[in-house]
Amino acid sequence: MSQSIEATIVVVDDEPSIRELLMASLHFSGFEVVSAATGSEAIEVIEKTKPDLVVLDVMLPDIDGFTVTRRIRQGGVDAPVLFLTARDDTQDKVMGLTVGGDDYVTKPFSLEEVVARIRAILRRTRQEGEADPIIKVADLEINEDSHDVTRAGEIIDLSPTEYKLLRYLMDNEGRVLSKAQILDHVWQYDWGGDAAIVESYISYLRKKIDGVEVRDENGAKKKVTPLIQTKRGIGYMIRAPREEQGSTD
Amino acid sequence: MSQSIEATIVVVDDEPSIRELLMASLHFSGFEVVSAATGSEAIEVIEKTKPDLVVLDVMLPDIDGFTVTRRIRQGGVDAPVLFLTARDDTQDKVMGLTVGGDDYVTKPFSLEEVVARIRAILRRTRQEGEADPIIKVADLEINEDSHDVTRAGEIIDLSPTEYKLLRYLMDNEGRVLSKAQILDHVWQYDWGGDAAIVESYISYLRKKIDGVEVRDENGAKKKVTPLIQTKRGIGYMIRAPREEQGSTD
DNA sequence: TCTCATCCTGTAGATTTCCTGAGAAACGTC
DNA sequence: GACGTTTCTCAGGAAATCTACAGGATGAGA
Repeated sequence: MSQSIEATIVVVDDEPSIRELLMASLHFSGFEVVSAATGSEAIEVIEKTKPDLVVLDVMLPDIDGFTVTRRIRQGGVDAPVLFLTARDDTQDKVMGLTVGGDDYVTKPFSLEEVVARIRAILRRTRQEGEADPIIKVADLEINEDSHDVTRAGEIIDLSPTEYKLLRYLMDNEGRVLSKAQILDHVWQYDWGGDAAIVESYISYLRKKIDGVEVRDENGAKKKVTPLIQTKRGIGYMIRAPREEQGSTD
Repeated sequence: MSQSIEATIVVVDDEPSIRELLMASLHFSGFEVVSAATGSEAIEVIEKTKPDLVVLDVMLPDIDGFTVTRRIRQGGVDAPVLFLTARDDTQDKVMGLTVGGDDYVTKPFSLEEVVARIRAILRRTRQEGEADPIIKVADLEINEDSHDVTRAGEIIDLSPTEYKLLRYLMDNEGRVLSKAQILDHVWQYDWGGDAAIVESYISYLRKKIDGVEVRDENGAKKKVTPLIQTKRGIGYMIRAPREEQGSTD
């Protein structure tokens, strides 16, 4: 969200709700988005649009996603593809998807997941110098390539959901996010449970992120300053602590 | 209210009282407002008007709000939507409502809430540039993104209602607001209590906003100048103090 | 100055929201 | 198949917030 990436993406899915969900989310994340509902339409649109990336459902009513990929590659388009697959698709089919810059996510996905994968692919594809996989808030860092998380230098181990939640918060540093927003972005789109789960995961994150102890100059143990804040009745926010202005200005 | 945003909004709700409440309030807030009472009428009006934003009740007599959204998006309108939902279907259907610049408020809402959400959406949607989340009166500032409130640099912690009240006052800087007006805007439209509660909250705000102490050049503690004024028999107003010439206090 | 309406603010109880630990279920790994 | 991890639910308790109410303070007008 923070940095505008300026890339064109073609979204291919026959289910209107999923297509629109992806379009809205990607558009809002700063991408140029075009869509297609069938395989043949996809080929046409992709060859015309020459996108930087294609989000492609493998299960399409007419031509399956792999064939679509083959066709567009023959047509001279070598944009990377992010496949959308059903969870029960056999492993062998999914095998080989991760070669050549392509990747996949399983349905039902979370928007966080999709956007993160897209960013990762583009980062890899675009080579260039400015591909920085590190997101930073104060002394908290996450590396999008290695999925490493460190606080004040200490390595922190997070579960997948904890990681996604943290990344979403950090992507929106200094902005209060409601529990509904967090649910919509971090959890799978078919999630039917209660927003209370967000509270639990915030609690887990706090224990791991804000519960870190470091040693100061004297060797005494000291808790780090909390970064995750609760805005009661509104939501949660992550932010670097304000500069202490002890100066009498 | 202060800054004229000049945007066109379509309001869709089948209940005439709510529709008119919203229309009046939004019109007064400086928006161009058109309305519709049913889903089909909404689609027609929206495609003709091409508004900057749509306020849409999800529960409509003919076509539900989600379908309306899909239809207008297919029709080439990609205006963001502020959904109005009943409090009890927040769990099932709310999923994805906060995606892609969209948002929602639950009925019964307060007008403050609706206007604030609309501003937030427009701020985010209208791309970069002059998106300023800060509202300022003298040395009092509120940040709409982080919900931070500062007076003379000091961070102030406000409850949700206090925050809404302050925002309403600041949005109407230099204008006296009656207790009835405040009640109508800051509290939910079905509020049945006494207007005396406004006095209580004004009192809370004063303690927090106008009770701040700062240190002057000599290091002596000094109260800030009060910003919240009572107009006896009329209402309340917030305003930057006039240029002091020969302060006798 | 007196009176009355209006406003201010403290107290207290009810309500809402949040935090966190414990446990069940699902999942992946060896 | 056994184990550890992860995800999710639930519920108790703590804390913040909301609201009503009432006595005191203040201001306007007679």
